[in-house]
Amino acid sequence: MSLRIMSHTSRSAVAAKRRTHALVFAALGDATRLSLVAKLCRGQPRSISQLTQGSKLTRQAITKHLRVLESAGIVQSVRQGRESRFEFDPEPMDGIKEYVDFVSEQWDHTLSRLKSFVEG
Amino acid sequence: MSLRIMSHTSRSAVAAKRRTHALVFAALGDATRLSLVAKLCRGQPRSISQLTQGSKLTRQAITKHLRVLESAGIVQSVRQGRESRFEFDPEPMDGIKEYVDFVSEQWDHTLSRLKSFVEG
DNA sequence: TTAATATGCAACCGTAGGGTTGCTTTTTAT
DNA sequence: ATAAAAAGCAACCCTACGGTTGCATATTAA
Repeated sequence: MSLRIMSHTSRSAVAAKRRTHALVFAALGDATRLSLVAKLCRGQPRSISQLTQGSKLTRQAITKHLRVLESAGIVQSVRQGRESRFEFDPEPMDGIKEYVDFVSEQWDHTLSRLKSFVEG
Repeated sequence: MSLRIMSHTSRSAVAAKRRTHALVFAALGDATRLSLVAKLCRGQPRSISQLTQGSKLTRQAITKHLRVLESAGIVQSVRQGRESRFEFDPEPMDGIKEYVDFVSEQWDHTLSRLKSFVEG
């Protein structure tokens, strides 16, 4: 639906969704965090110490990155004994997939409009 | 392909791809830039002044955002007379779509491994 | 030619982001 | 009971980011 027509979606709702998407995109906008996502999406929940193994960064740095991912909902943490285990959550990924698909779709429409304009 | 097996993909190539993806994600990690993308993916190329119309921000602020999008390849600018027109480029979007699909796929595999572990 | 339009360039400001070090607290192992 | 391991908390540093203002430059219109 177009923003200019806006039959039953409020302008602020669109803006809110944009902010949410921006949060998720921003959380993914760092190579270290992408590497963490890669580890977590392909296995069991892991502790902070485990996720720090093999990294050149400090445990505290990794912790900060994990908190950013958690704020975006990409990851969830559960305290278990003395360690807190982080688990991947696919929901935000699905959200941005929808967004990207939407943009591609809009672009396709734009291209076909342009094509018919040139032909007509 | 797994990083641990790594038959014909070098470790640095993976890291480079991660940096590229991170750049694109970071460029999309801002509500103002998402709004610019929304405008550009659904229409003709637009000038900076046009894209500033209706925004609460300064033309210079919008310009900076456009340059960020351009650095990530999401948008291309062509100087045309006294104005520079920005056009959407779908290629990076396709790239992150592939990435998101890959992560989802990995996650599905993880879930089915977990399921067969519980069952067996 | 003169005025208006569209952009570019550069300096500046405040704050958030990525990273570190140091210390405390909680939990587990010996 | 004590030591080691895992994590939390807080301060600090530096740089990048988002945004502004001010001025210079190029292009088009009158």
